[in-house]
Amino acid sequence: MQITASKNDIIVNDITSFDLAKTLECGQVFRYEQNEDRSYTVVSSDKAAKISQNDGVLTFHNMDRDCFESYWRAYFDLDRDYATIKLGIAVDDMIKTAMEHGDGIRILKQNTFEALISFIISQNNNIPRIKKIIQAFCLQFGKKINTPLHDAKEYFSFPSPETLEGLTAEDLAFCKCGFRAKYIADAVKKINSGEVDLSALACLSNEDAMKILMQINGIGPKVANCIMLYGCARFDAFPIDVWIKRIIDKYYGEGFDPARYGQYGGVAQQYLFYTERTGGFSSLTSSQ
DNA sequence: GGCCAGGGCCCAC
DNA sequence: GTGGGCCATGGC
Repeated sequence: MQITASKNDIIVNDITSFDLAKTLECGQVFRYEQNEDRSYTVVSSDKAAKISQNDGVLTFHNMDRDCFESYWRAYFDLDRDYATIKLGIAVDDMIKTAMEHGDGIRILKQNTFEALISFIISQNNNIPRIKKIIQAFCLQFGKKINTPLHDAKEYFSFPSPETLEGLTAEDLAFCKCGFRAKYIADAVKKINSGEVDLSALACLSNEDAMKILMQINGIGPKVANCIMLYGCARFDAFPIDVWIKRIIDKYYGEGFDPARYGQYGGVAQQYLFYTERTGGFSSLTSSQ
């Protein structure tokens, strides 16, 4: 990987196992949109970036080096060696198919609170609607981002827990998040009171961190694992949603244990999820 | 128009 | 501890 600054852009050359479109559209993040020129605008925390990938070259448009180094480089997990990860998780034919199909997916390093609220909203919901709800939520409670994107659009930060102090379920009626409104209110309340301390998760075992997260009403095992994987960079977290359940039922059967993939089970999970959702396993069942 | 969605809560049993 | 109904809403 080679990183250079050119005019107002940051250019990343010679990067392997990186696919911008798959990484953004594989269901781990909800604040992005594709532009007419095929580039993507990504909003995360209180930052916005316009990014494109052509012929393997990754370009962060109108971005200075400091911004790239202090946020986006880690956000896109650019310094991790996914080739080595893939060697480690390639324990069966299913995951090998998924690795090939999902090649280029990176696990994004998202803000913990943003991931927490986002995945509460995700429950029993579909991705287009999750995106709409989060967008409305940020428009209402976030701050306008001072971006150098020059595209005339406005972008809003993800609000902090402090900003949301006192939030009630009724306050959320505008964003049509339905029964999840009370869950969001409970999360804000418990985080602001210190009952749930997100900054303490890092020094806890997976089991203990899960227990803390699941003290929030509306966070069960699946959402907690998503928060750990996407919001805490814990790569062994293995969220099991309806799609992963489907894979287990169809191909693995009883006795499936995510530990089979080792410390990067979360990456394996993302390859499997993406491949099932996009029909990448269809060749395995077409003969049945 | 009915099924489904990156689930979890609550209550029987 | 586990299985099923229920929860709001809208994408497809």
